[in-house]
Amino acid sequence: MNKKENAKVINIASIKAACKDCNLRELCLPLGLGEPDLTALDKVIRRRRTLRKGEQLYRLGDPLKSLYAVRSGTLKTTGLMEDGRVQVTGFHLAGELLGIDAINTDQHPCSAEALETSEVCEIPYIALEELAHQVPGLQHQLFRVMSREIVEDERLLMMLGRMNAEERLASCLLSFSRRHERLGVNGAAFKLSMSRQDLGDYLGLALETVSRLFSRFQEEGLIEVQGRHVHLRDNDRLHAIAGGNGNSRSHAQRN
Amino acid sequence: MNKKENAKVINIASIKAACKDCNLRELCLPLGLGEPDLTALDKVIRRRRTLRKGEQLYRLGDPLKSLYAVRSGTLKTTGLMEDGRVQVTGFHLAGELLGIDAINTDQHPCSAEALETSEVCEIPYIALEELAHQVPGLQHQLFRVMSREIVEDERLLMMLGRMNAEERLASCLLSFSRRHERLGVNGAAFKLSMSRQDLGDYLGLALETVSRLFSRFQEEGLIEVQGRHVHLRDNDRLHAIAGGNGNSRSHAQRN
DNA sequence: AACAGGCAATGACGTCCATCAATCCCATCT
DNA sequence: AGATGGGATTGATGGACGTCATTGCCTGTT
Repeated sequence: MNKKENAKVINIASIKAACKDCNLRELCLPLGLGEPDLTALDKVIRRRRTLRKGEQLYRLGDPLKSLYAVRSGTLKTTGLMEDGRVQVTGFHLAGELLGIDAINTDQHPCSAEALETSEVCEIPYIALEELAHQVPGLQHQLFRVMSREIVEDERLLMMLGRMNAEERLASCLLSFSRRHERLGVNGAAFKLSMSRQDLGDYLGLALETVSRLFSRFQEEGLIEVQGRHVHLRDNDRLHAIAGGNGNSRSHAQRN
Repeated sequence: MNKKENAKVINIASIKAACKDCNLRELCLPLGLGEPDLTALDKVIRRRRTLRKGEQLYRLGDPLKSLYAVRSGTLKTTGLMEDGRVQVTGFHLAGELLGIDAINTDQHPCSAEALETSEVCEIPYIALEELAHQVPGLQHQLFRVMSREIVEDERLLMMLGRMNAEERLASCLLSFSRRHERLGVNGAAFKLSMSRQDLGDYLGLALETVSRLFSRFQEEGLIEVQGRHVHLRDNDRLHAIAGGNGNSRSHAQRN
């Protein structure tokens, strides 16, 4: 398709779209809000911003100005060690909120980068907090979203601390599948927007290990892989592996 | 000192103590609140609860009723895999808030257990949310505290995903040190309230590895250990190790 | 077409840490 | 004091995964 025209169409659409006619309404901050509150929220949301692949939304150390809701595309957030080691702390799909970890110190403790062309809604934080004060439903939803972020991080903690490589990848693939379904897309077949390196940095593995695992999963009939295209073939077995009932020896020896 | 009398004194003190004369005022939810708001918060906080070592504050799957502020002692929160593997998601000292990960689904996704005799303030969640709506300062502080929890989890993610064993322990010890200082206690020497197993479950290591590391750190003059008593002897080198500049070969090979 | 360059797949090898197992220490109770 | 039991230490061994290196694939550019 023609790129220039396509870009123009997206722009026009994005300028007009407001929370109240956004298809992500039920997955994002507006959840549970009524008509008048939605209008108020729309007034607070400053603008849509489009990021190209590789572009950064904010950088580690940047002062907190806004939170961002992902409207389309995917972003990753990455923490950095002094010596350059990277930990991806999350992949963020449409409907998810970015930047809440900056509220604590008014500084972003990690960077956010688009993995593909992505759109985000910018929500100035001061205004959001102010509005949350006036709209209890919004306050409630904000608490929930922040809590969800914590739960998500805890799931990842479990993966990194207590799962082996194959359990981590199985778990990760199933998570992607679930989230795609939540967005109304087919959860069994999807395209990964991140590189093997990114996946490794997320799962605490070397990219080679991730690559080998993809191959092995394919050999074992769990999935089909073709570069970044993944097709889940045996959800039951994937679940068994992710839950710790893979064919490898059990780790549980606590009486 | 006489244990019985001491216990009695603490009890009497704790019954009377309210947020407005709590010495943790500046570390906990009341931060930034004025006199009248503090009184309102005190009305919401239902009661003090004392937990003995090993007692559980809530269990995985319990419905969310209250959040808890640690007043004294230490608790751990643990996630559980189906096959019994444990991940400690945090150690919680005085002034820290527990249970916010339950807001998302109104169910606790992990269990909380006292590592020593501990006191917590119970804060019914519904009432807290209601009050936060009326008191902007409280709402603000709640957002901050939740955000801090996320940052804390992200730090741990970095540890589990990208640090080796010695870096994890050094980092962990320094974190304890910092938090003790925040409480006005000497940060260089403290008593661990958790077992080696707990530390291992937190750091994603086997308890034997933790034990060996303690011994090695001692040999190298970084710390002194005597069971659960730890004395930090060389903060600079500990920092160097925790930051990834230990004597082990550098991990950074990203150009 | 041919080329370049980034990403992915695969192999060989080494190492860090888990596992298994045997003491050892220490606090508590009788 | 002696007994008891949970925690901690220490050693030996093996395996999972990181590291290094090569080759292959795919996309976009000239």
